[in-house]
Amino acid sequence: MEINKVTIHDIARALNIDSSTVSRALNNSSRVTEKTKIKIIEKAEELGYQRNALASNLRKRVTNTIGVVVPRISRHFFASVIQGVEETAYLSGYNVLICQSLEQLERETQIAETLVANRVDGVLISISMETTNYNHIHRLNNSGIPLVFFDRHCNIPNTNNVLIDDFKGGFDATQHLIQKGCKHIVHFSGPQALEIYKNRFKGYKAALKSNKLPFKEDYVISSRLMELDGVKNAKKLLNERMDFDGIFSANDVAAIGAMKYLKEKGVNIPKDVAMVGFSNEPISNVINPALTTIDQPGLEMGKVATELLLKHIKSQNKLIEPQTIIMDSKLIERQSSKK
Amino acid sequence: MEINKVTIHDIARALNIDSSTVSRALNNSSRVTEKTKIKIIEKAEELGYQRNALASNLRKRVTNTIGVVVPRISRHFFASVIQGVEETAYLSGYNVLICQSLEQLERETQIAETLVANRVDGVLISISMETTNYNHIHRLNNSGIPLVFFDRHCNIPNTNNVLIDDFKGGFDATQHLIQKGCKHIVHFSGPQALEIYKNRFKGYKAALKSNKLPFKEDYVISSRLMELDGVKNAKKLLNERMDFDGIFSANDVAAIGAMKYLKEKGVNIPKDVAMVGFSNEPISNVINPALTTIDQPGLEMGKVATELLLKHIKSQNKLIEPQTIIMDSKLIERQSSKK
DNA sequence: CTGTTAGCGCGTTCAA
DNA sequence: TTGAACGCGCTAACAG
Repeated sequence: MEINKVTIHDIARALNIDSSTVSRALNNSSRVTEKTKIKIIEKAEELGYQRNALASNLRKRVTNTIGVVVPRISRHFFASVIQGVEETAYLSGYNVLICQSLEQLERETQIAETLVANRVDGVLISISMETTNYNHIHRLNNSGIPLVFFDRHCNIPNTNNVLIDDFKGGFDATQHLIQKGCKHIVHFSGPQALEIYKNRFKGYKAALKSNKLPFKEDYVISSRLMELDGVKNAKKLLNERMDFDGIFSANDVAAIGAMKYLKEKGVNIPKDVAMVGFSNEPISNVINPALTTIDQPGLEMGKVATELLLKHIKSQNKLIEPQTIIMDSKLIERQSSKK
Repeated sequence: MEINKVTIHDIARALNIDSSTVSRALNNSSRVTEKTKIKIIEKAEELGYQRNALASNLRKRVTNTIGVVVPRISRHFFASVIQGVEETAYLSGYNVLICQSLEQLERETQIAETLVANRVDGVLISISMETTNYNHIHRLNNSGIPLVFFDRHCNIPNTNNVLIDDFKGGFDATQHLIQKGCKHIVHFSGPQALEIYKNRFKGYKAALKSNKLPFKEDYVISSRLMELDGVKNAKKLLNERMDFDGIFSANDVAAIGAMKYLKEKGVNIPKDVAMVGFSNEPISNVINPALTTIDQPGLEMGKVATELLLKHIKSQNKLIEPQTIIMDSKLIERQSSKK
């Protein structure tokens, strides 16, 4: 019940050898006899030795840890990404430090600082909605820690990014609605500071244009895209008796809020209104099994981003060109199982 | 773009003072003139100094970090707990290390080892469904790191626990169904290695008994309570044409799976079947807004567990009696908003 | 108020 | 193959 203070020196002393030999043995160095190695390992177990990663990492100047920063871990998309990150990292013997910014710049800045202070070997990040100031990102970069953005990236040159084609997604979503016969499509848009929402918006406009439909400023409702924003948006649409027959939501959560409200008010989706949402929170499929979504492959994205990051970490010295990987995201039209 | 190697010694040299003074200044010690303090902080900024937490923690023998181990971060209940943990920890200046066992004993063991190696100051844990072997828990205990179980605890004496009254929950749930007129209540049960499922099961049996309803072994379906298990369970009920009019599911996710399947097959809840699920994944409320649940206050639980843990951490030396805190969980009967 | 000295626990030279 | 000595970057004890 006493705090463990067993060090390699204690093991060394008990065996009448030097601590450096113990260190080598515990790291399975080939420069130690198999016999003494066994002896050391047994004694370590006996004394209840637990290596001190702090000391080890300090000395090695490497932590074998990568940090991943997401807005919220409870969001299905980000949880899938983390899953992919952990799987890939694990295969390469890396630990993962999970951090959530809760969409707050202040927390994100704080997190960045902590990650640097703890000398993580690399960072994966999807920036918060509040992130318009990039100071903390630059500090991260200047600290020499490899950095990869995924999904939500910064508009900074020479960065590594793993993204989906948001313009295409926005275009496809809108095109889909138009093909379903919609002529008055509302767009739930997000903070324009984020590239992803900007590009989804651009895709929306481009699809309207290519179909010779008019673009109307007041058909775009901007918000932080939380579930309550979706509710508010839908309420606004009904209250102001807007003439709309389709909705393209820039994310799933806002779409969920809107669906709940519309359902409550007796508006059917997709019959009265067609709807497309980005990403694929499983809940959306439940509220309306026929909801069409632009699927973001979170698991894959996590894996790809981690691979890219590890590549940079492992070739620390040689300069590797930063790159942007665009992943495939496809429109999925689910069939309701009810007939 | 070069790796940051600025240390307090560099700052000291640039200012022709000693590194210990720099250390004191950066830690805002009162034993440094305000003037030199400012000078030092400015120089630190100028050189782009980033403190090395590894070295600091090694020296101080404290990391100001607590680890929290959950089965899955994507589960709403655990995400709320983590939220509560972070809020409370943050107020006391502690960092939080989030780890997920994915319900695997092997991963849980690995995580425990990593936490010890990284010398976290304390650990909060909700054990996995596979955890029947407690070796890693004992190692954690022996390392002298304060430990608090929440929700899913171990059957080990002298431990700290923050739980809800599972027996009462199971009892209330069953009682509720009986009051609704159910006479043939099925129970979706979980691994009996976990105390929580054992106790919910006991509550179920006790409620039947106190209402003089017969307990039938084959009305208990045991599984790992994943969503697919719920689907399977529901399928089994229908296929075997079991005579049931109520379901008490030991968790929400299995209830969700069952609800989806039953809905698809045209069985209505709560008219054809009444149902109660533990915990409150928001999705369950969407599939069936009238679903009754035993609400587990995740946020509160996270806060309380963290407070208990911090109390132990802060009074490291004096022995504090281990304690078990039972939190209130109440049955919530939601009203469908549709009339 | 500041400097000196001595480790925290580990890994890595360099000799032997 | 092993040992001796040093230092990773920082903090804490003790002087002054």
